[in-house]
Amino acid sequence: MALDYSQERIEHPLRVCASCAVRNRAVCTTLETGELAELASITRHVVFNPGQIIVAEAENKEIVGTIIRGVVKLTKALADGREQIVGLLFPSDFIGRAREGQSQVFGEAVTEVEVCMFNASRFRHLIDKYPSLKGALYDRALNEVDAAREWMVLLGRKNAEEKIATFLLMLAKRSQAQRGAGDDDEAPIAFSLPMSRADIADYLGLTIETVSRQITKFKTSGAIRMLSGRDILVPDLERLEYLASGE
Amino acid sequence: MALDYSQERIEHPLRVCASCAVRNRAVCTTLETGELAELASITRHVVFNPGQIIVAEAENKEIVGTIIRGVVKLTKALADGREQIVGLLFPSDFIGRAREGQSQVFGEAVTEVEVCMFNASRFRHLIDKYPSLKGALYDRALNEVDAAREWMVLLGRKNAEEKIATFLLMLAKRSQAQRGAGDDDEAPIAFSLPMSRADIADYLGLTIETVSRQITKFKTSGAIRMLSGRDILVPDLERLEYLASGE
DNA sequence: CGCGGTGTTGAAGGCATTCAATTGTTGTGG
DNA sequence: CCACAACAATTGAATGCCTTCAACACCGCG
Repeated sequence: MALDYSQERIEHPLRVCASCAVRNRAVCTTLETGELAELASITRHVVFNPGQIIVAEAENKEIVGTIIRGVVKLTKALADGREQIVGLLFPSDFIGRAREGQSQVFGEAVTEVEVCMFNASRFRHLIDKYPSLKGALYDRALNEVDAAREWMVLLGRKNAEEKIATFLLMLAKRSQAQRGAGDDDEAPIAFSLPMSRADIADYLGLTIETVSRQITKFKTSGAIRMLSGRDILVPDLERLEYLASGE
Repeated sequence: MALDYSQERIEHPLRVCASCAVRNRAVCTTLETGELAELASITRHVVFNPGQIIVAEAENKEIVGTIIRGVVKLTKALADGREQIVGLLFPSDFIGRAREGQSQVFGEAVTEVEVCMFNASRFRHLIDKYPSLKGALYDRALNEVDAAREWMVLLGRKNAEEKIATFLLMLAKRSQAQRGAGDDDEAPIAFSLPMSRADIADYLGLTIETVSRQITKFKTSGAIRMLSGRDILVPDLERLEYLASGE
């Protein structure tokens, strides 16, 4: 939970954009070549280890950038320690607050995470300079609102079985979307859980034990197959969709 | 639940801005006089009755505007009818999607609601024309993200007592914020519930009965006093804050 | 006065939690 | 390479909170 940057590794950003894995999905997609160079000049790549705090606005640890690799969890906590994950960030997602203001959300690396980090104040200048950039950020904010509201339905109205099914479905679809053109669309979907049972519980508003029990239930019912503790195989996506909302 | 506009009442918008109750709080606050006139020219005021659907993007009932008066609930539903309120809109709040795109959220008038409605496509032109307008909308979107995440903590991690206390606290603070300069700051806070028990339940991820029971508990414990079924008096705000998160 | 809608209250049951113990996994040093 | 510690995950049993089902009270209104 240390807030220092001791573990960061800095790399050269300038020539990286061309070969960037998320170049055509991140906010910088909207920028022209010249504009991109301008952004690249205020950029540096940083790698965080699992468990490291990336964003903690209340503690002045303010970061603005794009996730290149890994998974970040956004959490909010109550005074007595109860925690709720309010969002997950994946590669190409924007992290940080583009406009100033506190929000009491913590961002913590779940896996090893690589961030293409922008200088915050200069980035805010660029937002005002390039309307398309502001538009891209605005679109992302609207998508975040949608995602948050979708999750509110899950938290408020779904039972444990539906919650787990919805969570697995989300990961399965994400994995499916990343398939190449040559891959077999009919093949069972495989992916690995990016997080621990504790994190899943905090994401779904459940306890660790309930998460474990429900996963076991899916395993024995054949809805999923587990290759290891973290690697999951979904033989029938529709069956999972069926379980995810109401059956 | 009818989707027609039969009940709307149209008024003159052009001269209304100057005396508008939310003029200095709505998105249009950022606009200069000339720009405001341009916005006013694509504006008309519409009044909705309780229960009327205001926004249903999936059914092409797309509205963009500012709430002038009343309360709107934003809901999402599961296939089997379970419902979750994912947001409440109050006067000065922006309603609708400034940028195109579906989102399967319904907006329904809870009380009688007056909306300062903009022509959607023309409004989108104005957004591109005036960066400050886009910025104001962006800020609002970020605030919505914050509010949604705050509510995710409530839905996922708070128990019934804390949920009700948090809800009442929100209304109490809203009421307190609207006090004039001459009002007594020490006086107990009074407000009336804008919605039914069923709506409160859908907002908090509870059932009607649990809502009723918890309110009764607060009533008998003295945390609140009820003047009628809808009118509430909070003698001690701190006590409510105490109940709202963890006691 | 009766009716429909809304809200309250009671009793019983179920689902998720809590508490507790065991098993499995991972990484590290002997 | 194995033993061991530390952590993560599973499984069991009991409790409790919220829900469900049901009946009744309240209230505005024709």
